[in-house]
Amino acid sequence: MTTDSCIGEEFDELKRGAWTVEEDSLLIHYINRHGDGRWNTLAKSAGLKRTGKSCRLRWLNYLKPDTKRGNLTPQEQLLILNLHSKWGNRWSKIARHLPGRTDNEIKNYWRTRVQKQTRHLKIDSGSQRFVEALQRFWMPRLLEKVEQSSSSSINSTASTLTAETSQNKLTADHFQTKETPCTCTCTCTSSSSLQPNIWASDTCGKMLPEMYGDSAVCSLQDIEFCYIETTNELDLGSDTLNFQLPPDNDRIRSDDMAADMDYWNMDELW
DNA sequence: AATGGGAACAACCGCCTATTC
DNA sequence: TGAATAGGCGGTTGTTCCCAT
Repeated sequence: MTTDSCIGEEFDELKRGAWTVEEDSLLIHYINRHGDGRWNTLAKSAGLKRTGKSCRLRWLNYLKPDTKRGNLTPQEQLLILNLHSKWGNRWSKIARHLPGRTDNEIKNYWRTRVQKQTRHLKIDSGSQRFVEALQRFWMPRLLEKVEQSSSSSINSTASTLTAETSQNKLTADHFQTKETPCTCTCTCTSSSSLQPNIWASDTCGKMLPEMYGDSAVCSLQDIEFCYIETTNELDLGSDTLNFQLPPDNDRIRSDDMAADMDYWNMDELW
């Protein structure tokens, strides 16, 4: 197949390697005028001596306006671990649930950060032991960071969690249910005319598309914790997120979560 | 100050599927 | 219907930067 492996003399003219500012500018301006897609044609029309594939990758991974730069937040890391435990190396699928993040970025994170730790601990990243380490130690530790970074006041034993949102996120504490599935209710009251979107996931990486919208009820199975974040900024003073957990007597606490923490010595790793 | 090693990330490659003609 | 092409995906490689020695 010669999809984008251009043949003949054109091949010699194709540029590879790092993109220059001028090339970026050409690509951005062309897409702003004509839109993306038809990448091979686009590359030629824009005057870029690159393959269509290269242009597409550059645009999606780096130049696209809503692309987030910088370190992954603890929330994002947590979600990646969740989703990877469910879907494996389905990077693009995982990336679709992290707005602004690319599959490439997530893949790099996994390889450099997560797999580094599996090497350090001398465990196979595909092993049950690794999955257990993720779910029992790394995720709770990340969750702690999430909670520390949020000024929301969470009472994990309350059946209703309410946060005056100084940030646009609300995190419920660890809990496990005696009965599955259980029902959580999430509502968001926004003073702005623009209603926020809400999403949530459980530790198994189950995403809840039915949670999109300003109010939703969802059924979850095997919950250890639930995480809710609005995808747009709320009014810091007046907006409210409410997260209704299952009744307290339907939940069990996972207090023995960190029994073996010393063994893993996670502080050295994250 | 030089340099070697490792981490992080950008970019490429090859394969596969979807779409178009 | 089948060939050609385009696009998407996961794996891999190359480059740059930082830090320890």
